[in-house]
Amino acid sequence: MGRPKEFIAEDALTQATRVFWTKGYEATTMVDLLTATGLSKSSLYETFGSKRDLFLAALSGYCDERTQMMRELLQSRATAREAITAFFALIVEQARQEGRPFGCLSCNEAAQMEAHDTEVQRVVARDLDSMEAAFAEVIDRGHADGSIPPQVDSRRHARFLNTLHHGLQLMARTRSVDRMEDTVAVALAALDQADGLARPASQ
Amino acid sequence: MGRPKEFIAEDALTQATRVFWTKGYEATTMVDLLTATGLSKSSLYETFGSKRDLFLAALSGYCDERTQMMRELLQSRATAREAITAFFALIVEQARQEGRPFGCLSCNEAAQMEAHDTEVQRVVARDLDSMEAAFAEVIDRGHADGSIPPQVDSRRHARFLNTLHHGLQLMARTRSVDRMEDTVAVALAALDQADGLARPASQ
DNA sequence: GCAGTTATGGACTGGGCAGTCCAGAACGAA
DNA sequence: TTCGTTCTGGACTGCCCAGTCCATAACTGC
Repeated sequence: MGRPKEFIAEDALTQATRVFWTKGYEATTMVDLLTATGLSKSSLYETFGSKRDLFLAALSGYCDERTQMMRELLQSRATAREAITAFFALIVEQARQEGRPFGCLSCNEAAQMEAHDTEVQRVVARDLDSMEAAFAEVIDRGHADGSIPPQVDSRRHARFLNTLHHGLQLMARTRSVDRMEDTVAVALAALDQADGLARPASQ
Repeated sequence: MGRPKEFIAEDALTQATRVFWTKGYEATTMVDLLTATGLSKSSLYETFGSKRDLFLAALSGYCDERTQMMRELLQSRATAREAITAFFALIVEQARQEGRPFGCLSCNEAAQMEAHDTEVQRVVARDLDSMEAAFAEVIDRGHADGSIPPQVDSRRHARFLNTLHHGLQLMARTRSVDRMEDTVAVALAALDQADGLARPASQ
């Protein structure tokens, strides 16, 4: 069966993901990726195709993992309200971790992806959709378990929380953990307000 | 006095800013900048120094202009509450405009700036600070004119609105204007809630 | 119209980039 | 041990990039 591989593709992908996450797609060079993964050029090209293919694989994998983690976390608490609190606490907590790249790969790339790059846009859009859906589901659960007032519209608030999450990840990128904390405190309070939909908002 | 310049530096900077805004620093080439500004290579290097210097000038100029526009807008309405509404309506409106680059240059660069790039970080941090200050001031004005409940803490809510703004600009980048609208509606409602600070939030 | 000064166009350079390719290494099978 | 297969290291390529440089153009003052 020929010479066996000297690396595990999955591990290499994880390392490559960290590089893209830290530096962004454009600023990342193949040398960066070779160093981080420890692969030889041939192995990397043989396994992943090209820098761009590798990036798309990294981005997709990152999004899938994050979505799954998020769904699990959101279902792991007694009430939906607690689950949402826990989720945002985790986001803040992650921003504090030393070894972890700052911000969120998907959010970062959303900010720098080219207008005509439909492939990256599709992955990012999918990520946006699935996070919004996860937020909407947990809010609905909150309606059922009584932890979130019924007047809180699930779609609207899901979009709100989603946008807020992206803002938080940008703040994480700038290392503004204090700002993140204050933001989360205010945002969570909005979930407990009953009259959020009653007033004729500005649209 | 020698041969006169055939261009206006200010205009060239405006054009260059649009390119960086659209493509991001890394993805922008000198050819892009030469084409957009119409300058010759010598003139561009003579006037702005280097690609990086030009970028820093573009970013600073963008931030200054945006901050000034924001302050003027926030002071142009009868009440602070109306001013904040108008500001976010403008952000959504801008996201709709066809000819305008998507999102916000400062927000985009915040997402892709390198960890060791202290110069860009400083400009972005300054922008973050001045926007937060502007939000805090308008909230204080709202306390005075009665349009914002006194329980709404100005610093906390300023940070909240600032983070939200960054999230909105990311959504603009992904062309999700619907999401922006829903987000703004929810966020503005939070400003009218009196008990936002009374509850022991998650921190 | 001449001298001095400044701006311009474009050829040029060196470096770094993504990606290719092949000789040989490292196995499994018989 | 030998053969077939698969993987690996690294030399190599060609391209595009930011930045330099200089001959010449375009002007002002005298």
